[in-house]
Amino acid sequence: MSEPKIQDVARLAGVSTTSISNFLNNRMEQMRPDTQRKIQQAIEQLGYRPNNAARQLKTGVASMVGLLVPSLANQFFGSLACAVETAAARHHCHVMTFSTFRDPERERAVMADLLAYGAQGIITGSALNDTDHLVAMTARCPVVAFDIKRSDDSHERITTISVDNVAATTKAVEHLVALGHRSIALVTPPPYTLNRQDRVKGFQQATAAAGVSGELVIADATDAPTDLHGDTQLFELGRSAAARLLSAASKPTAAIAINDMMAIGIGIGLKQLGKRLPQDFSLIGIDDIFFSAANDPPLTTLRQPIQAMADAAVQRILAPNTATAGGELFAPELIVRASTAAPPK
Amino acid sequence: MSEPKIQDVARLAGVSTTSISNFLNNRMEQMRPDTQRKIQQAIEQLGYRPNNAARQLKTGVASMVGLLVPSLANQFFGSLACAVETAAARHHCHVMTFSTFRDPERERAVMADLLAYGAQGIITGSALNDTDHLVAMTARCPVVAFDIKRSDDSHERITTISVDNVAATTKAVEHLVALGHRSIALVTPPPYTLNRQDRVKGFQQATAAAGVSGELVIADATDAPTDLHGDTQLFELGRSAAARLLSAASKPTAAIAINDMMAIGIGIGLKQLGKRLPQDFSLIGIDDIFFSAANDPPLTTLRQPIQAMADAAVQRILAPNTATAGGELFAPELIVRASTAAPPK
DNA sequence: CTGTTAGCGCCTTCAC
DNA sequence: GTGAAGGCGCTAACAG
Repeated sequence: MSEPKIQDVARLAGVSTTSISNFLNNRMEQMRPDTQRKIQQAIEQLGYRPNNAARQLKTGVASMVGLLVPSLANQFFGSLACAVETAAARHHCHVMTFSTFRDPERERAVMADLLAYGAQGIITGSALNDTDHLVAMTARCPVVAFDIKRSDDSHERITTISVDNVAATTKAVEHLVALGHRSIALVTPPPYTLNRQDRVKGFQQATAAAGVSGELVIADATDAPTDLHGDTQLFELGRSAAARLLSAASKPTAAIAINDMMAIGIGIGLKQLGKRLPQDFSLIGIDDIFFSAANDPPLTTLRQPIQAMADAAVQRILAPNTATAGGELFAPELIVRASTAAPPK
Repeated sequence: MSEPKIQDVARLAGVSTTSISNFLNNRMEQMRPDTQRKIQQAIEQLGYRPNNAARQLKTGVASMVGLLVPSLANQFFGSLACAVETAAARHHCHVMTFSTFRDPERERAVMADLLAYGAQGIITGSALNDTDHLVAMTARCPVVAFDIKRSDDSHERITTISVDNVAATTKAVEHLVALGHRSIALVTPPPYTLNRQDRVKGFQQATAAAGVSGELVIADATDAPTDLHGDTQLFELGRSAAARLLSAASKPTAAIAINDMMAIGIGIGLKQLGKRLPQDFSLIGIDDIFFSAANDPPLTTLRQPIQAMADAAVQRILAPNTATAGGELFAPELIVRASTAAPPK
């Protein structure tokens, strides 16, 4: 049951431990081809695996980055985790993902764990509640955020990677206006985070620029049940916001949801109220989560280039010098599907 | 930037490193309250965090289990990862999750990484392609699988935790029969894995027992595009199987899908063919993934008790003596929603 | 109850 | 190219 160690390999191969170490760290110049062969053979025969803990203890670095998400059960963050893992793998680095369940205490504990593991850096997928500890982390290792609270005043120390949220809602409005809509609503929970705030800004600017009505419908979290695991909340919030949407003062014929999860909820709510999509009402989301395409009707949305964003985040941590300075903004891509059409006559 | 170490704490607190170690490992009996207080204070003042690598090197154990899933972008496995993380946290243990993308080479590499990290055990969420290495792992650490290939002949060495698949399809058939259906189909990709095979068995037994027609519709993977990240495959497979379902020899009025992802695809396909659910056709899935409730119509399904299963899996690894011997089967729960109804007259 | 000490497995000089 | 040796931070004897 006990693992073979580097000396065992050295003995079997009939070489020194130094050579094994060199071999393991790809310093091939320093040995003859047949030495390499012998080592390779000995390693395979023994099923040898260098012990990560020992290596880390000696070198002081772990090839690991930490990822914090509200919950992996939330489809968007599952995809994000997957993208981050892929990005890290390109740097031969591993990812340790933690679900925080939006619990400040857990966020804190988890950051401490990451530090104890010697994580090279930490990436947070959504705005954390425990801002203090996040900021404190910046003193220890690079911190990259996909979203942060708008009240967070330590932006400079946290690298922010995100989609261009202003552009997202702008494009959404333009798409809807091109279709002929003259009154559009944006449905969102209270915009506490930078991402949401920017989406609101883009919405307001774009509707004003196009000279169409742009009403904000705030879906308040108080009346929806909290579900920490699945983040069902936004879905339920969307469903319950459907009625408010239809009775809004500006009589909107189309709505932009703050994200796809909410859009899907709105869609269900609208259908329950007898509206057909897109004939009676147009709906557009943001994110392009997997189920947007499987929705009925398939949801028009603005896709976040998650993989590119994950690559950038990982690069910030593992190769900070090759990365662009400051935050980075990625262009959203309009994916036209079947939930948007011309307004009813 | 360099982290404080145990000696620094000892010096500041004016005690020995042993006491610090005892303190860190909750051996409080061995010291006076004021010593504890001093230590606590010193730790906080220094922001001390014990180095995990050193601890692991010394004790030989990492408090970590590995989880292998096809992809975290797949909603079911995201939920599973979340459940496993929660279960492990109860044992103060961390989880390192890897997406294998069903690539045998990656499965192998990832298992090796897990070994190098000193994982206490490994859990695999779905049948792996690289069976040899999985079996080899059993010699090093406990291996728990939620599903394995039916050709895998090393079942004894791998603990299998799963829902009672025979019961799942049996309950599905019973529900449908109670509703009045006399001809039911089971839609599945080729049943290469134990889970699927059992589902087929339950279906055949139950339809036979009820004296109703039970046709198997095999959706072949060849005509659907492969999407490794999102496992869209099953969704697309379901969609394309809808036509075959309607033209099946036994004229089924209801279908059981091998899982919810496929059921959602079948539902879309059916609607595209002009069928209304559940008036014209009843549909039932297995899993109860998040989007089943958000589907239109909300999907009747058999829920897997994922959290309980994850708890059992983790317990197998971290407390094998307290765990039940052999594999464990969990009862699925019928969740009746709106995709099933009496057959059309 | 507290201090001292010897490694855990690996990496890296350094002399050979 | 090789072999020896020191030490990364922590734990667990063992003495006191």
